[in-house]
Amino acid sequence: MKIYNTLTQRKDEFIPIEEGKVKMYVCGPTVYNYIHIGNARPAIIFDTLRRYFEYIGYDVNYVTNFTDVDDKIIKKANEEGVSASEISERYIEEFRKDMDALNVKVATCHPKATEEIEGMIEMIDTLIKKGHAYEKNGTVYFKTRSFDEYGKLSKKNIDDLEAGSRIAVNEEKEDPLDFVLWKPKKEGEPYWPSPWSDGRPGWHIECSVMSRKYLGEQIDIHAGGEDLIFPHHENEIAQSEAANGKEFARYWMHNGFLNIDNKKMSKSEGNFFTVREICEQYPPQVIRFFMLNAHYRSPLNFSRELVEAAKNSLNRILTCVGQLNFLLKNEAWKSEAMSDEERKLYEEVNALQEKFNSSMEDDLNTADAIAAIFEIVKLANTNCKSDSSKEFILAVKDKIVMLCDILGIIAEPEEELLDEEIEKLIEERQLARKNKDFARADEIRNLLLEKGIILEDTREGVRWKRS
RNA sequence: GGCGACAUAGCCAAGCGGUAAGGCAUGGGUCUGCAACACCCUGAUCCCCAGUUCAAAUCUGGGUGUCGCCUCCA
Repeated sequence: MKIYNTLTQRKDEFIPIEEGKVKMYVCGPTVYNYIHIGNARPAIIFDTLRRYFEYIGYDVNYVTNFTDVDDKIIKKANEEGVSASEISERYIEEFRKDMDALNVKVATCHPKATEEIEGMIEMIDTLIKKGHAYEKNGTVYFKTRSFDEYGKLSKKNIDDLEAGSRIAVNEEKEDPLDFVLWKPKKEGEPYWPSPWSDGRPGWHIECSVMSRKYLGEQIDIHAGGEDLIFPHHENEIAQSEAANGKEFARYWMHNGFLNIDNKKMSKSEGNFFTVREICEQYPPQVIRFFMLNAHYRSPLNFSRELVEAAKNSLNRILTCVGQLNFLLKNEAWKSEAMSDEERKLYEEVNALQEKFNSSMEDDLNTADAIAAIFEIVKLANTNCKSDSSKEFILAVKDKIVMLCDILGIIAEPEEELLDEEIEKLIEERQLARKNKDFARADEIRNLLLEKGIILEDTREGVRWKRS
């Protein structure tokens, strides 16, 4: 498995710290609203990575956090006149629903910042004792220049940073580059007691602490959106490595941004979409499929048209699996076992699975991996017929379903039975067609369409699917 | 100003030195009562200009253009 590592700026062979295990941490959302479509990208991408690791036999410990105390949450709480925790709890629930819809597996561990304050205080204390942090009027700052390697992830020169600094000078800081580890409460804000003041932690310290607590001082993969490289991840490295005295994460992975009409999505631009609203218009896994069609590090443009194209594209796979399942309902098989010819075709399928695997192992090239699935679909559409063997059809179908599953795409819906009334209508229509009463046949087809049932007359009989 | 990324058919998108995957859309055909599905056919001098090489979308240099980050935004 090769992974592009932001730290080394090249694809590195993945070597786990502990044989057979992957420890990964993905920066989670700040829960102050429904997540937007851009938030969904890292969730889907790194979930897919996790699924692939599991598929090749790794035991994955996947930790992702909830930032449930933050200025935006407090602001929203004040606007609504409720507590900050009410806001965060509400959107944690909504986040879970969205993740479920997108078929993102539940993290092994999903800690909340507010439940890890103790650990943060402890790490801040360590940093002060080691001379990497200092307290001023209840605020604790990280002494950026005390960490020699500061800038190694974002490739920033510490002196350039200062020169190009556009932030207002803060008199309290010893150096403009120092950042907050702990800040005192303001009126009306939630707070926790600490040796320095009643207050709350800075943003960066959360991830350092939760990562250490649930995964240990050194982890394999730390991931998130590319905008987190600086300052968030840079600061995490500084905190963790200064406190623990060892390399924090071996591989740093960052997904590219999702843009709307080539522009960054933002509420003020009005080009803002939540996952929730897109899911009302399209099956949620269309979003997942759409995102996997591009390489995770490339910027990805989002629009209705593109989602529509992704939907049609995904349908090609779903229709194929639907057809194979339809063929499998056959009771009278000409042959159970694969013929020699089918065996040869199945070898091609296996070769395509290899292609899928090597694409996935090349820095998670999902676009290329999906192409391999389409090649199998093509092979199935061309070769799986009513006189194929049961073994062949089943094997091909299982392969497609399995590869889709690695991508988190559900190709095979739960077996669903139609109610009697609909079954009867379908039978009646068949009779009408036989009697060449096409007017009645079309009438029934339209009637069923209104009920969300699409009929397709194939050579092997009538197939139906949900619209 | 500093750092970084990207530029491949109407659209999306692989490609990592050996003469351009895959998908969507379009057009033609086969199948079909019709429709849908499927299948066959249909499409790229890879942003520009130099250079390296037997060979470049792929490497180097220079342009042009787009985008991201530069203190709490995935």
